[in-house]
Amino acid sequence: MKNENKKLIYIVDDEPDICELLSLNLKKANFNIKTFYDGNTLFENLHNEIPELIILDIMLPDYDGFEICKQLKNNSKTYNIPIIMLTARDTVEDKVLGLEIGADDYITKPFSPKELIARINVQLRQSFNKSITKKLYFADILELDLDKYEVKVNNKKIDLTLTEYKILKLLAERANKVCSRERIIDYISSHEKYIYDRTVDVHIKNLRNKLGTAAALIKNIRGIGYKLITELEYENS
Amino acid sequence: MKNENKKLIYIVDDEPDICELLSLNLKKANFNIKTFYDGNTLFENLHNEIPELIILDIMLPDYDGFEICKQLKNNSKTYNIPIIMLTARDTVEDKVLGLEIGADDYITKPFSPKELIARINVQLRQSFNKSITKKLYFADILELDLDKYEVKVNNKKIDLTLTEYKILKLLAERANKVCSRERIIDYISSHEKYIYDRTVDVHIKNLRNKLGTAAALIKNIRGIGYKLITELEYENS
DNA sequence: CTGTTTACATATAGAATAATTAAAAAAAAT
DNA sequence: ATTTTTTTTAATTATTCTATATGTAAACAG
Repeated sequence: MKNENKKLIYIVDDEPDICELLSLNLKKANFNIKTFYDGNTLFENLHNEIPELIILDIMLPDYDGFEICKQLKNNSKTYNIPIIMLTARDTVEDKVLGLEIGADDYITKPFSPKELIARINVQLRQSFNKSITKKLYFADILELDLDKYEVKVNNKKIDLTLTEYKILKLLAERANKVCSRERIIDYISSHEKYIYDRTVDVHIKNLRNKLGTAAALIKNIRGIGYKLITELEYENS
Repeated sequence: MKNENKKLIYIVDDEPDICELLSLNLKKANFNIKTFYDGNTLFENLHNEIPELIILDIMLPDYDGFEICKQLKNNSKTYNIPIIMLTARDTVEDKVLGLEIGADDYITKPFSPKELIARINVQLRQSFNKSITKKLYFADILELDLDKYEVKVNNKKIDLTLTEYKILKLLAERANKVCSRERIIDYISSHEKYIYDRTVDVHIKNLRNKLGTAAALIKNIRGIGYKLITELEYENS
């Protein structure tokens, strides 16, 4: 039996019975399962392997499930993993807390395995759309590697300062959408420090200089801000 | 006052009481709400405006909620809109069906408004990355993309100045309703700065020039102001 | 049909915004 | 502590947009 196509799901729960039950059902539904009885072993494993989804209980011997969830969602390596909280704690407050903290779904015990599987599939369907790739391309000439903090223009690496890189990244992640100068300032500087509007203009100018051919990808939207376009446009006179 | 930042949510339910209750709660949570009592009016509106999320009941006078969901998820204009099914049908079979058909969440009545809001926020959080774009459509020829500050006529991008864009946006958001020149001036200028009435006329004229085929969508209402219509009318003499 | 009102069109001054340059201030590296 | 790099501000230039004036056409009322 190959697990090649089987999607890997982590189950974190300290009750062996539940793990057993879940594991059985999910394996039947053609998933590849690993179970963990506490938070520490989960974190250890995450170093080597990233699952496609995590099913998380709240009451664990070492950590609090909410805490784990928060940590996973605050880490760039793991924040993309959908988390389904599966727990006996069924008050509205707990649900709201879990969902606000970053959980993608919250199911209370006792649960229907069929519904759980359906909800797992919803998450997997959605994360299919999320950019799994950490590389962004623009008009075949600009390439951003978010893992390596690397920018290439026509396959040639260019050096950017941190702020320049941040601005480019912000624009790149909202490709084609306009970012106000205000928003850009918010993003590049640790708040609580007033920075002048025109500063952004200067950064943009420097960025454009370094981008060379790709400079035209950064468009100014008069009165609003800037945007990075994905395709070069041709002027029609 | 402005709904600029308020996210637009559609509620589709044939029970006025539920609509009322939902509407109240969601407005309090700072959302912008529109309610629909059947599928047809929903589809009509989707033609002109794309909300950020839809809350959908199953039992409706004309269509079946499952059917609506399926259609929305199969249409390129709407498949990105998160759908939360909110219904009294609480069997596992119904839930599984709804989720498999493409719903992003499934909540059963009676529900906790707080949990609903938390789940709405989960969806909006996720769609932040998705390429959801607030778009408005008019008569199949005019398209407004609010995030990109982009206007297309017959799928061709046209460049507008900020004021022109603002006017068009204002008219678009109040489609088919007349906007007085006064109101338009209010909207385009930072208040407390008197601007002459005729100025609006000039902007409208420039706007029409740029809109080409779509120019006819901007109607003047003598003595009152202007409006943007959603369907082209044919003159009868 | 005529006069009056309102909308539409054109041209233009100057207001507003962006790009560029240079230089001061802050941060990082040596 | 000094040098280098980066970030921010300030000042200048270039560009685009806005608002008004003015003139023409269309709609309306009597």
